Amino acid sequence: MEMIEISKAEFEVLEALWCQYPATANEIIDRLNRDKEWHEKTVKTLLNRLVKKQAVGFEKQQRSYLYSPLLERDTYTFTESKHLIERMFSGRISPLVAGFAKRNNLKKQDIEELKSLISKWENDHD
Amino acid sequence: MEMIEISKAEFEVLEALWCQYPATANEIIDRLNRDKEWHEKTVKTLLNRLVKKQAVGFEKQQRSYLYSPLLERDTYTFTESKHLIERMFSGRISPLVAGFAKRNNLKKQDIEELKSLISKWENDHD
DNA sequence: TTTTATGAATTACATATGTAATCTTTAGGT
DNA sequence: ACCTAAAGATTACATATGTAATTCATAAAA
Repeated sequence: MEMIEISKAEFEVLEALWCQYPATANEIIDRLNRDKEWHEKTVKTLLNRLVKKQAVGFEKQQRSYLYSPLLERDTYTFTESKHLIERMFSGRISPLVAGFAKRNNLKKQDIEELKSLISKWENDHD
Repeated sequence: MEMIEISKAEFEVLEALWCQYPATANEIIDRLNRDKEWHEKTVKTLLNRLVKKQAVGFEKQQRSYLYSPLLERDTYTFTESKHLIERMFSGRISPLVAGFAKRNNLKKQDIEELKSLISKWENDHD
């Protein structure tokens, strides 16, 4: 329950790090610049803030550092989703899915995956 | 696709308004103070910001105003959920549900609701 | 060894956000 | 008609965030 607050921009940096780590600042910058156009300095700032927030750690490697995430992507995305669902749907997940269904935002594949999740859940719960 | 950015605090004010409108500032303040403890001035500021962002409108009523939301709750929560799901799950909804399942955050009722949504979807799609 | 270039640390600065206090206007009370 | 209290408008101020530029330290080049 560390409840680290991570901004949108910081999250993107974390994504680049989760994708493969440990990684140097430059590697992270390169990964990010494949999609977006962020100034090197900007990324460094975000990395620093993530370190301050204890979302990222590093170990010295000669002149540069090797950064690693201190929280798992899975853990973080779950926590964030849960908060959003608590704030907007009283913690219930189906209203969210219902919104997607209502607006035709579900594809066949989504339905199949959900069905599979449900079977698995039912199997696990006796 | 107006893409109005609404902060967490602003969202709570909107909630109080969605719950019943049109409403005066005082009514909104009273509703909010049933749960939390926000200063009257704070709520007024948030209301003002929502008006500036065109998320809330009002019509003069003697000295005080009658406020009304300019966007539907349903629309807003869908947009927000969609953005989160795009950012963290590449737009796919099942990884989110999977996270809930994995961490034992689904109750029987959730499963039932999901199953019902799925049947409905399948019915609607030929 | 002196210079330089590069990585990290610090500082910058505008806008957003949380949280109010103060100012202005005017409906209501006396 | 005048004063006051309450509603909205404006201003305030600290922290967060997006987006960098500047400074400092030092390994690498000359």
